[in-house]
Amino acid sequence: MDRVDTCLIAIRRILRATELYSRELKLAAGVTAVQFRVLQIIGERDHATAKEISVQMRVSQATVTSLVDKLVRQDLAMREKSETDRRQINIHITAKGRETLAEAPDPLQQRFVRKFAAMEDWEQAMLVSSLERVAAMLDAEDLDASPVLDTGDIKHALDH
Amino acid sequence: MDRVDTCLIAIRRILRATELYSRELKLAAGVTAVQFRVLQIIGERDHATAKEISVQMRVSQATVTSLVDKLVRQDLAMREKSETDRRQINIHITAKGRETLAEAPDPLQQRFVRKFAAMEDWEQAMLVSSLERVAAMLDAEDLDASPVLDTGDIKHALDH
DNA sequence: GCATATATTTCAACGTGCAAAGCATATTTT
DNA sequence: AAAATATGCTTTGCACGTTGAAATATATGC
Repeated sequence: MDRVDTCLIAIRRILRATELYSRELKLAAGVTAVQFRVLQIIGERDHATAKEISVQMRVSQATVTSLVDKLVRQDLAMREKSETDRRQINIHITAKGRETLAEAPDPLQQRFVRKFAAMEDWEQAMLVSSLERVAAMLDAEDLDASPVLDTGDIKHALDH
Repeated sequence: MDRVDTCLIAIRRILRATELYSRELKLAAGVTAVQFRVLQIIGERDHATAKEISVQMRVSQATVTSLVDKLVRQDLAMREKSETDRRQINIHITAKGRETLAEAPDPLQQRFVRKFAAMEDWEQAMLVSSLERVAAMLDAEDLDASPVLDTGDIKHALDH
């Protein structure tokens, strides 16, 4: 019983960490974690459509629109009609957006990645299997991934 | 690298599961996960003040007020002025609230608890330490627990 | 040309969360 | 006891993320 408690509390802490990170980020960089995630996506491949973003983040297109609105309003992103398919609108990052991306304070994932990289091989393996186990335990059965906490930036984090 | 990916994806899945659970719950029970958590708290100890709830859930009192408003509006909770300190307002659960509590569809935690209970001892131990490790890795350093996913109902879940 | 697909945005609504201001009541100081 | 201060709660007003439905524009197939 005590163990279950400990597990659930740990999960709470994980959730809590993502929350706190979002606020921290907003203060420091002017964007929330979710907005930052959009910035990352359009930063990785120098243009993306709303649809693509919505698929990758698993939110509706309407959500993406409002998110992008905010980035545009802060001059971190730009919209531009596609030449090839004029229904589409290519969203890309601005110079200021790249700055924000670069100067963002230690994103949650990077924090994780750094510490993970420092672990022993067997420890890493254990962590992986445990996390997967927990995820499987919580998953109703189905539906995979989620919004904010994402994977895209791992390469950067490890690249230097 | 692959391992980091796997970890982050697992964490995403955990987050996602809590999201999905909240929607499922709302459809089935008419309350969201957060509101349900309030219900659990006032159900455990047959009266609580707004302050207590806010401390336990780590949200502001204002938030608690609005949460309780919703429960009261649905006749799941009641407010009553304290006799001893008339600044205080005791919030307690109604019969209907208890029903909701009892009939809530397999809360996330119970799902977890059932499967956890079925695990081998060593597996449980491993899971505990892994989760704690991850939580520690994500924690900036500081601040402990979080709102929604809580612990209070474990006893019930294990009691039968 | 017309019907249907797709891409996006707009709109209205909800739930969560907070800070600040206000109100009522306790407690402490003087 | 009166005044100052602290505490507990609600109200108000705002920000954010999220969505479904309706509206608009454009593509594509026939």
